[in-house]
Amino acid sequence: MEANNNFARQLQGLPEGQSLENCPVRQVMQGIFSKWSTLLLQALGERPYRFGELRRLVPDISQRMLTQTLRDLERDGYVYRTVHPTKPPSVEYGLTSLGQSMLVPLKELVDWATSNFSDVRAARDAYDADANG
Amino acid sequence: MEANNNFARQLQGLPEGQSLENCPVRQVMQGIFSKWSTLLLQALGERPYRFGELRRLVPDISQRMLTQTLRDLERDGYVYRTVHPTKPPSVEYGLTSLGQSMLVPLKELVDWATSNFSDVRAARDAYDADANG
DNA sequence: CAGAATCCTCTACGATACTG
DNA sequence: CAGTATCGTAGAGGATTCTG
Repeated sequence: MEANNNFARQLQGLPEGQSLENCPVRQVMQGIFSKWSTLLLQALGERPYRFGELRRLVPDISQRMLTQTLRDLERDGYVYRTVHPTKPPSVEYGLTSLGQSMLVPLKELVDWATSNFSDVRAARDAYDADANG
Repeated sequence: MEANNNFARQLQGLPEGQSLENCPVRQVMQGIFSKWSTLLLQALGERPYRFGELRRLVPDISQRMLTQTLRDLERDGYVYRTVHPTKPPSVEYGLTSLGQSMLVPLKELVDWATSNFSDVRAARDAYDADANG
C-alpha cells in the first residue's frame, strides 16, 4: 500500500475529488488570519465599537485595511455592522454569535502564543545563530 | 478619559512603548498560518515523516514551499529535522514537544472551522448575494 | 464620521531547472 | 532523495486624496 494521496483531504475534512484550494479549513483560517483580523476580533470580543473608536484603539492600522478587514469579517458572519442614520453617521461593529463562538478557540491559541512566545523566540535565535556560525 | 492608545498593546500582552510590528502574538501567528503550515503541522501530529513522504501526502504543495515551510517551522521550534547520512540521504521531520503543545489549541480551531464551515459559507453567500442584488 | 478610489510597493508563492 | 537557485506573477497592504 503506497502513501495515500487523499491523506491531506482527509485531514481537512474534504470530500473526495475536491481541490485543496477550496478546503474548508483553509477558507476559514484565511479569513481569521489576515494581518489585523485577530486583533480586531479580540477588541470586538470586549464590546461593540464604532469605526472611529477602532481606529483609535488600533492606531497602526490604515483606514483602508480597517474597512476591508471589517468587511471581510462581516462577510464571513463573525461581525455585524449597524449604521445609525445620524448626522454625521455612526456605524457600530460587534461580534455575532458565530463570531463569539469562533473567538473561544481563537483565544486559546492567542493565549498559547502569549505564554510560549519566549520559547519560540529562543528557538528562532538559536536557529539564526547557528546559520551565522 | 479618551480612548486608550495602548489598548491594542494590552490585548496582545505588549509591554509599553513596543511596536505592534514586533507583537508576540502576531509573530507566533504568522509562523503558524502560512498557506501550508497548518496542514503540515497536522500531518506531523500523526507521526514523523520523511521529506518525500510529505510531498506525496500533500501533492499540491510545491517543492520549494515544502522546504521553506518546514524550515520556518523548524526555526520557530515546532519541528525537528534529522538527517540520516545514508546514500541517498533521508531526512526525517517530526513535532518537537513545543510543536505538540501548540498543536493542541491549533487543532481546536481547526475543529471549529470544520464544524462551522457551512455557517461561514452561508454567511458569505448571503453577503455576496446582497451585494449583487 | 465613515468611508471609497487610486496608486504603489513588497512579499508570498508557484514553475522550472539544476545538484551532492 | 532532498534539496538549492532563479525567475515571474498575483495579491496583500500602506499612503494619499476625495466624498455623502
